[in-house]
Amino acid sequence: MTDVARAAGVSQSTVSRVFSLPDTVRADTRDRVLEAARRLEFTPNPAASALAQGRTGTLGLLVPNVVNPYYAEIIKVVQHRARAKGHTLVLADTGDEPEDGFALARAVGRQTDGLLLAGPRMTDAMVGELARSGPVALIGAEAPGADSVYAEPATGMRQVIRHLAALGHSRIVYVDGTLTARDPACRQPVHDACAEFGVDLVEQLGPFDLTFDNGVAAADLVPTSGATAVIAHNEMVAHGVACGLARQGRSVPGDFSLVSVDDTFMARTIYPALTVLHVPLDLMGARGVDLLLHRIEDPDGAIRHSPLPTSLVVRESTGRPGSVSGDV
Amino acid sequence: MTDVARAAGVSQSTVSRVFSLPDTVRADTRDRVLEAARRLEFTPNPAASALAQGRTGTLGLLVPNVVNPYYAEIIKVVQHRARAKGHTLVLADTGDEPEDGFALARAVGRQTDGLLLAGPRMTDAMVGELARSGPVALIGAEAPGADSVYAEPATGMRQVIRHLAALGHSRIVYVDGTLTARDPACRQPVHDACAEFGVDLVEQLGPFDLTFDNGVAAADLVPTSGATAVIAHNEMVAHGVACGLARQGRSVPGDFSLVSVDDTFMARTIYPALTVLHVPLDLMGARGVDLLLHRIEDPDGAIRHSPLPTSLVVRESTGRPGSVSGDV
DNA sequence: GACCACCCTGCATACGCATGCAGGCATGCG
DNA sequence: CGCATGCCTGCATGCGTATGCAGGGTGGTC
Repeated sequence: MTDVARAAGVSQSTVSRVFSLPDTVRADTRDRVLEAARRLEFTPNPAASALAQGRTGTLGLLVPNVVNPYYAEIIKVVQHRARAKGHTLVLADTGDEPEDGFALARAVGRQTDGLLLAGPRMTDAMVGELARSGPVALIGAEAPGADSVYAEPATGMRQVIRHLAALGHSRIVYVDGTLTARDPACRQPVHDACAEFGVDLVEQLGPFDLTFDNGVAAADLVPTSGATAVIAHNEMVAHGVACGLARQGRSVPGDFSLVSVDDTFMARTIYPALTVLHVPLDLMGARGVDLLLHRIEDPDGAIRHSPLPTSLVVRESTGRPGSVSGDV
Repeated sequence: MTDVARAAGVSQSTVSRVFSLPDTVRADTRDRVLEAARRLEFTPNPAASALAQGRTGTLGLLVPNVVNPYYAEIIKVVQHRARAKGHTLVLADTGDEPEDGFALARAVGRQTDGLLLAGPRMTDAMVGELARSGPVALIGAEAPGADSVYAEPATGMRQVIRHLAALGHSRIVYVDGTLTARDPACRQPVHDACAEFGVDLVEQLGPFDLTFDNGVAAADLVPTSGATAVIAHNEMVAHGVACGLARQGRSVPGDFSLVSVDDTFMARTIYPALTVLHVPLDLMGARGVDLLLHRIEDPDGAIRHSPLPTSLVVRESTGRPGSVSGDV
């Protein structure tokens, strides 16, 4: 930078200003500096800038599993939004262990301006602890101590149940896991809606995660449940259920209707395309970034929670109940 | 750090050494410093460290599309490997535009110790340019100017063809796109193997990318081709082909056999599970990181190319050819 | 008992940029 | 024409660590 200054016949501080506060430098001076910089192939050193400013221009994103399309789509949106706002993204895959996630979060938080936690497997206490030591925003989860954006499930789930009820389904299996406990409860709304529309609910909950294999396992129990429709809490399980049913020789939506939640690309890479409760992942990601940047600007502002509306997208996996034998 | 030094009764430089070169400090001194650091909740400032060392402890990873499971799996492995080696991962999603990717690469390269390019859509010249301005390693691609790790396709593709030929298929459709041109050519080996085993080859190549939708489109052309088996160059297209065929009322592997390449989790989240040419993505990712770290250590070392063996994994999507009408 | 070698620690400075402050200049107003 | 008001720019210093160098101390050796 000193070299550029010399080449342009100005001081180092002017060069610095050209790059960080262009408006404070007269146009012709600026051009002269930029020209010199171009000639010398100079680019500001981010590390030095970070040290001097106390800001890295970097955001951290923690996800439990990069490969899960739900998180993959969030990563994609977050990355683009962050970059659009002039920030770089540091990514970390935490796995399912709360302790690991917490430790990683501390480490990543240290070298970024703020932390985005997508579907964290942590306790409220851990999240609070992190939020106290730096800007934090939650995506697809909620906790008292930090900003958050997540899907508001009640209305959407009611739509799902109504859709199924209208098709003539009177008994439904609902597959959910407990590892998503931080996600605002979907279950109560499901209960309520079932009561409202006179639908019997069979819950298939477990301490399991919402994986493909658990979906296959769940599918094995469906035929004996007497239900004619299945709601899976994300596309991984939904695919598992679909494969499980196919393997049994059952057809969707002929024998069973299937509804998923999230609406990642996987909802359409299967035949029949899945009817889903669409969750606006793009908005969630973008909103998460905005919340975090806002918190970075104003560390002491009031905490904001941002529930986003979901919507029912009817595709091919739901239809009128067929003649299910309900084999023992 | 100065505070910690005072609290521990040592100098700032000793504290620095405790964190960066622990072995050069006597054990009891070290303990005293660590204790003081713990008490004051001190953690070294990465930005300052980066400035002083000229190293950020950060690697950049560029992928064309985060959501594609192929890249998602690479991201996951790379992230873990990098972290295991004491580095943090900066992620960037480039999209398909070479220019964008190049610009992003320059930007990310500036703030990291090295760059990992997974399936880059850039020209050799661009890659060379990047490699000249900093450590670079390619994953799943090859270019003269940079270290690289990629799948060696010839042997594997031959196995695939042999497998299909052995099942009795004598005419095969091969779906590939040109956007993966940087991937070491698979086509010649396919041609050769087909010749070797007396199989007719119908190529369905295009300037298109290997997306789900293009797979569906390809499926429409399959029945009229007279072929009884399809090879799709990745799981996205394979899913598209599978869905397209299902939509036509054709069954896999009853009417058509289907083989995919890569073996991401998607190969098994479909029924029937896909027979695939397995590409060791985990090894590729880890190797990529190792190559890059090596290059960072030794910027002038000889360039290394690392082809990895692939292997045929037979699942459910291939079988003996059925009675295909070949409807006009 | 003297000397040498080595280990550990402190001192001083560099890393590259940002920014508060003050001074120089031009413009506008009275 | 003199002075006030801004606009630009340069000066000096700070950001938090790392590290070459030198000095003090220790143990070992002859």
